[in-house]
Amino acid sequence: MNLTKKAHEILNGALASSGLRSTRQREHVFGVLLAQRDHPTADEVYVRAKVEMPSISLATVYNCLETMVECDLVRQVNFEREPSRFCPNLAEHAHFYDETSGRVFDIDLPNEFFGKLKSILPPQYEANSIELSFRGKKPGH
Amino acid sequence: MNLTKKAHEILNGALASSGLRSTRQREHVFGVLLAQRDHPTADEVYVRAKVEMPSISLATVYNCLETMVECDLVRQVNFEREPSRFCPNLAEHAHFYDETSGRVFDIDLPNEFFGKLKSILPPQYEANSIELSFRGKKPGH
DNA sequence: CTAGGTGCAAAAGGTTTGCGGTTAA
DNA sequence: TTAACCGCAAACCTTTTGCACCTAG
Repeated sequence: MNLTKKAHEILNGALASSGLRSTRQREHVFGVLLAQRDHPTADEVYVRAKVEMPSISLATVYNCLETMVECDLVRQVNFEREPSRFCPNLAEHAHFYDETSGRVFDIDLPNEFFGKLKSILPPQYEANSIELSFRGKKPGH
Repeated sequence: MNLTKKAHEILNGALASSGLRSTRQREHVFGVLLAQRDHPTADEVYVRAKVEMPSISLATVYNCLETMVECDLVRQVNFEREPSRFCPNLAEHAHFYDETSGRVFDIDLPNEFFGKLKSILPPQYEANSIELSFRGKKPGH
């Protein structure tokens, strides 16, 4: 669960530029997210984080995740009747919720796609984030 | 809060074709949604519904809303850290969450837009619903 | 008549908060 | 050194559930 040097720099840079500290818990939670990019819930992150850091608490996991969402290091993804999921993929992308397995998949977007989506907004509307999500079946599993 | 004849037929038709009953509470909740299309939360629907039907319970409001969502009469819309909101607009459209006021606005889409969105999915992925939502500021209020 | 729906209250589930102790800078 | 952060447990808020009563078909 150790961060690569690059991930370490990204995390600390983002924290520092928000005036926040780097802590063992924040680094570890970030590492957990990077290690397995399957859109875990906060509770799943907690379970994984405890493997190498048994003393970490659920509240701290929530706090770390919230901090990272606010630093734009992590995206929080919501589906109906589901707890929030967390995604360290910073590239513009959409999500697909597979109703069969309950799993969430990243969907890559054509270049500048979010920019095109923004163009459907009426004048005066200024979007600073866009969420595009599909729900359905992904056959073949 | 009385339903128009047309709304009445739409509701009863949808219920009937799902093998469900028409009840006073379901009609009333549907009427509340149609009367003020501002994406109320379940609790807001409850407050409004009680004005003319003081005996209705919150659990029943939740049940009615869930029923209508399952009959495709109502869309359930979710934003981060917000309770679900309910929307009787059946046309394909997107949503805009105004961070200043906390209000949600419908965004009309160009023709066949959802169809175009579906085309970005990889083969094998079959979407049966799409959610496109923006979050940002809507100046001028 | 009776399956399905309602109202109530209690429980569940996810998330946040308050507080005393700990730690990064 | 000290403001920020952590761990814990309790609180919070939205949503669901169980059960006795009611009602639409």
